[in-house]
Amino acid sequence: MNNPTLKEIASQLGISITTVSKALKGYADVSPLTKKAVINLAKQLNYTPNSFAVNLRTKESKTIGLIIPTLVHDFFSIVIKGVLAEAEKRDYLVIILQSNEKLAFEKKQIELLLNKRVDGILMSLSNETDDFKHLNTIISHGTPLVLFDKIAKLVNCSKVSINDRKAAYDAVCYLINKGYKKIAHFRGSYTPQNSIDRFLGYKKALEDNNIQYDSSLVYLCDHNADFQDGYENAKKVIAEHPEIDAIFAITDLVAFGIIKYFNETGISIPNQIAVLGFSNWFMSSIVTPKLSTINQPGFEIGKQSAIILFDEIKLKRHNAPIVFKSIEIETHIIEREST
Amino acid sequence: MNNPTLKEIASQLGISITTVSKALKGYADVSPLTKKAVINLAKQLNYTPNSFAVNLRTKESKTIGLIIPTLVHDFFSIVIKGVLAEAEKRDYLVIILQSNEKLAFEKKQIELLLNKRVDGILMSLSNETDDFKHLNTIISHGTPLVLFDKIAKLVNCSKVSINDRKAAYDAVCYLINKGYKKIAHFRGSYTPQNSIDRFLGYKKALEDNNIQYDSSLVYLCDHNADFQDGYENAKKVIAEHPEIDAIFAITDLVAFGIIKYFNETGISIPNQIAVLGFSNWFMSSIVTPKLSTINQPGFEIGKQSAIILFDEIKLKRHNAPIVFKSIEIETHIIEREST
DNA sequence: TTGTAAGCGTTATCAT
DNA sequence: ATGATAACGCTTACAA
Repeated sequence: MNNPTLKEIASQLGISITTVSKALKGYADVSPLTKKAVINLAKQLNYTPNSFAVNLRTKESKTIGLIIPTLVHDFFSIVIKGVLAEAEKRDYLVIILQSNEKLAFEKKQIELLLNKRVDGILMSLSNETDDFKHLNTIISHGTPLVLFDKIAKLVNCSKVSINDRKAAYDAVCYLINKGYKKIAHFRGSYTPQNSIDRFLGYKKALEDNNIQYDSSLVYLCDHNADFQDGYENAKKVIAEHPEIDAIFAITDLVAFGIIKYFNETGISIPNQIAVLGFSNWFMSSIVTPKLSTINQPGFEIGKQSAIILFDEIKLKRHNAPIVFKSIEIETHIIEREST
Repeated sequence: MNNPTLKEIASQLGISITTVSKALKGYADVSPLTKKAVINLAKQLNYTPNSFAVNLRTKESKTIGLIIPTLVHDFFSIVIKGVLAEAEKRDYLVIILQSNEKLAFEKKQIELLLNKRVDGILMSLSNETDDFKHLNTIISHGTPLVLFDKIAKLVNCSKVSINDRKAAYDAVCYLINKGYKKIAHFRGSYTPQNSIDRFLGYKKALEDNNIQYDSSLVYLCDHNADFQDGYENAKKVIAEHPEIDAIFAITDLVAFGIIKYFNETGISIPNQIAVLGFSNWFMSSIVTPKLSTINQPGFEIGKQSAIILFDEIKLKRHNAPIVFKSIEIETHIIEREST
């Protein structure tokens, strides 16, 4: 119920608090005898250091913050897993917050974490985020920050992501090589860098293969690229451009919407129209037809981000200079039945 | 970079720390003039109270811990959303930890949270958990604990769950009413209460409808009830009991495995064999055929659990007696194409 | 080898 | 209305 303190151990043993503290922390200048006594009593009383006091003294919380756009999401939940795995190794705890894809929330969450004085922050930006003052607040506050997945290239901190542009480029080249010629793109909203990059990759691939880029074949997913976006845009594209033979979707979830609509309306995948997703959600191998997609190694992204963050936290503690890193995790195409 | 303190404000204003503290906390015994001066300077310096010091003084962390078996999981990620929503309202932060369905991890995570002196703990037990000493540690430590979803009926604390037994009973009755007679059950492992309860509901429904319970129609999902479990058991049941006309699966994920196998082998759902899931995962309405299932309101479960926990934290702070609650959230059958 | 004392930044009690 | 002082529990120079 009430936690024992160094003071209690000290008084029970008739020695000073200092000696108890030293004994428990394995300092050399404690006689083996007292050391043993202290450790025994501590164990017996079930002593654990009061983290509040330790935090206050050391100015470290052994806690990091993680802000993600949304939790109920295959990719992000796997990222979290990767982060937790690294945190665990270092006895760090992770406070998880959602931005719900809203800039306003994102700002608020940052404030909460900064007030809590977490040792570092890991975050993936919301789709709305188009200015970065709040991120600079973190930086000027001296709190290490690592951006992952949905990053802002202009912000001066470490970043972990995939090369969305290249991944999309390769994906569309792959479609072209398979013989598809009239390829639509269901793109994400205009602010997130990865949405922009995937679009640019798509466009470049067409151009490099001498296919005229046609902006009317690009459909916007403005519901945060969800299932509904895919479904609605599939309906639209069929009405407006029945001649297309493939769709490259910004993410698997959108692709699932497309598949649903095509299955309902009897459009055959991939014979009539091929569908290519992005991210390799768990469900991609289960839907009918199984979705071809690009893997986006969430665990690795979470893991690497955390490793970099913990490195920077350590460097900062030692007042060592920090060199920001920008890491790109490799991706590849997973060919299934939909292309 | 370096955070301003009460001391700094006090010295800049030439008044005492006490007065600054009082002014900032809106105490009545501060003159309006000094109050205004303090607040202005605080704002200007961007003062935020040092949470470490506050924690130490108040013995509260304004943080709760959440331990779940696994993060990459439709149901649990929605639960988290519900918890975060309530925490946010109260300016509480949430530390999330996974047990990975392992008792050993569960114990470790509890220790971490207790050492961190969180104000309360929310948890869903791992499938392995079959003794509850570690839970009693939390309780005897005086930290409020609320169990949700995978609960232990014997542990003396508040609980939030669905009535798994009734839900399963209703589900199987529904199948029987639709004319299915030879109903197999793919059950979860033997320890989790909800796995036991769903099985008991299944059995009771058969008996109440004068259908002989046949233990050979019950298949164990021992991979934590995942996709593979469904797939493998589907294969097995077809080999051993081709005469069945329906399967009641412990969870949608298992049902997806069944559907996959049946789709691959040309077994028609629901004509040849019906499939009923549990939990209403997002994907259930997307797979082909769309899966009939039971909704399991994760958001509500998370929300209610958090509300109860925060209530208990408050009561404890006021040294008021705590009466444990056991709440059951309503469920219902969602009929789609697979039954 | 052991202990004293100051300090981390806040809050609460009690004087003034 | 304001402030001095102690206390929360720990760490760490610095003495002894």
